[in-house]
Amino acid sequence: MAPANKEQVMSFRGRVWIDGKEGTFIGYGRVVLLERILEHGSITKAAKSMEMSYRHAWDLVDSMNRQAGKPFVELATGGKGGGGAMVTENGKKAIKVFWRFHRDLQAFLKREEKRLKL
Amino acid sequence: MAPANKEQVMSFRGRVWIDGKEGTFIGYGRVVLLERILEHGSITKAAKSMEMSYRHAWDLVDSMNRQAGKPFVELATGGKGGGGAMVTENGKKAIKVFWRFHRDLQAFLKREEKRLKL
DNA sequence: TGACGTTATTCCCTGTGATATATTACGCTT
DNA sequence: AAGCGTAATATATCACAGGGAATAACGTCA
Repeated sequence: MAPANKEQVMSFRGRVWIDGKEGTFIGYGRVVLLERILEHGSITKAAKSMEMSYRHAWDLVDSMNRQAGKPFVELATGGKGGGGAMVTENGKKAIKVFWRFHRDLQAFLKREEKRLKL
Repeated sequence: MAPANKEQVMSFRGRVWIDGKEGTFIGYGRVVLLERILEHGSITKAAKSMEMSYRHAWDLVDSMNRQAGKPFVELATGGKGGGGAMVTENGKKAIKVFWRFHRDLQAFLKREEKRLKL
């Protein structure tokens, strides 16, 4: 019979993000939003696809664009289809860097859980 | 002349905590609270010392005690001085484990910032 | 038995962050 | 010139976490 390992229902959790001049610059939600914009071509559709209000989505995009040296998203108002949103090369790079950061964190958490485990 | 390294005002940030059966179990605020209780011997004084409401502090202590196998804090109502709060050995261990976890995260963040830096 | 200081618990109230709603601006297309 | 779908912006509404106040319960000590 196994020694009934106490109650190991504990899990080591964590979050990471990148701060800029105005506070949060790149985080989980923002990167998912960027990917949805990449997929749908508009803030409106991207926001709907992840059950986020348009206003919130627009604020996030605006915040990123203001803090980035070169914008992550190019916005077009009016025109064919009423306008739209396009993720720039710079934005795509940010997505890659963040996911790498995020993946590294998951590995870190696994290691810590093994090492400490209370 | 140095090559004017764009605007490197970005910093890699993160938070860690430990989840239990009911959600958050141990986190930064909770550990600081434990230390203050250790120092002052009562929830009331500990809460005041960190500008936290008694109610909130009590909730946190209760949450930790319910989720821990053996309580982190022993509470006494009535008696000499009206009662008080004592951090148990188990609680002290939790403090140590969390600070280790937290310090490791800081090191992790430094490494990542060097490696990725966007 | 009364006083004391703390834990324990309830109720109300407010600030605030988010959502929802509405309106305007925009520029291509027909 | 009208229509379309989007961006951009302002206003109103809602939800809820958190604080504050108030009260009861508790057990030792004088």
